[in-house]
Amino acid sequence: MRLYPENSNKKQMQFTLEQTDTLSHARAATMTTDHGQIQTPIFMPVGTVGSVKGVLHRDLEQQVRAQIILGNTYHLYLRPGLEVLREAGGLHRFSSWDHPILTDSGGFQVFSLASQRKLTEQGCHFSSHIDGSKHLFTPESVIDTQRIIGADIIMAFDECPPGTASRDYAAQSWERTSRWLERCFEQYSRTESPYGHHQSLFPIVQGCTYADLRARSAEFVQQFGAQGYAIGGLAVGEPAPVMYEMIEVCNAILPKDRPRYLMGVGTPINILEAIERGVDMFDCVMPTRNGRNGMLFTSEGIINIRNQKWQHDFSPIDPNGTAYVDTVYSKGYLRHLNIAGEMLAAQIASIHNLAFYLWLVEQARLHILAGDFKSWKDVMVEKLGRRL
RNA sequence: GUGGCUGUAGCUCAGUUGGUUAGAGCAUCAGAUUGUGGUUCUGAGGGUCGUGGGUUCGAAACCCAUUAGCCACC
Repeated sequence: MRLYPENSNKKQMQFTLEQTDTLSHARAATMTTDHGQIQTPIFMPVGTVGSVKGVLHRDLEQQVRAQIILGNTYHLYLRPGLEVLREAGGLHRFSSWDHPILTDSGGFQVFSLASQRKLTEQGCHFSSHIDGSKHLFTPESVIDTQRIIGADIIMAFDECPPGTASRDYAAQSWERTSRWLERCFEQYSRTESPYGHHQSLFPIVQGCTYADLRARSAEFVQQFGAQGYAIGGLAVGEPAPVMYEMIEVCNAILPKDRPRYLMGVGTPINILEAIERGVDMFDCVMPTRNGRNGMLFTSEGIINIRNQKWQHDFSPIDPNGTAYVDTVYSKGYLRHLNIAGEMLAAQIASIHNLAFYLWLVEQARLHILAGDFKSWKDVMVEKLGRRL
């Protein structure tokens, strides 16, 4: 095992397992960062540019009860830029969010957003989606950028191939991502946070839908003795059962005493299925982006609030919901706001959906601790996919 | 009152010298969305072409009348 002494001397993120389910691989744990604790399994709201769209921090804390949020290196690097972030004292201070933050490395965005990208061994050249300006991301530059942003958990720079990638492409891509990972850890060991708090670098398991590549990747990433591990490149076009199988392959190999983060996933059902298979952390744009477009997730199923059938329904948005928006506002009113294009519709739906996602993972945690996760999960999966 | 212009989907408008089942954008109604470009896709419904007559094998288009709106002049 390769060691990185500069970092092992520092205070590291703690991960304390509290309970492992007897009938599945589900676990409950507590992570401790310099910006506070995170109780897992956890869902992390996505705040790409340093803001969870439409949700005030006050509501994020009190209504959604978010414990950690995401930022995105690609977006923050382009806007407001590193100079402003450094001058502000990092993203925590800049955005007045004094709880944990995780930043994605920008690997995914370089492929999903930027144009004219050119992959080389060195890194990725791309044009900004904002003004077309040309930039280069390398494993080293992405670590440096995440140092300046200052998130508690930072991610390795990887390539995320599509779910339909051929085996040859997947293997070639994974090999380059692995070489990039070594450079990420080297740069990580040479640098430290400018703001004094600890930052943990998570490597990302890749390998598309090929079990042997996934297994090799999961073995490979462990040499860095990281404080947590991510599973990337899933929910990118492959069928859900394939995704579940890949999670099983990865989690059979990844260390049990470290958090496992399934990137970009997913639907409420995806999340429960992944928790059952031993995943601890999730992020997804679905509750916020789909919420802005009228999709509401509830414990009884899914609502498309734009549907005409809600026009004259003045019952609460979600009588079982945990946020004040759930009972203060009616379905008919929220439909009206959404159809009218009012920003309040996006705010209400985002708060509702995020509060629901956080409620869901908290319930999962409580049932893991109580020892009846499996039976609870089976009942929930039955309900969560229904269309109301 | 006279002359001119314009009436085509809920709205704004295309529509070739007359030629199959009259189109688009927006809106409406549905569906999709998985490490966020406050999006973006996909599909559906919706028109007696202002009204009435005429010419023609065939009219949204040409002719006549009529009606509504706008403009100009008395």
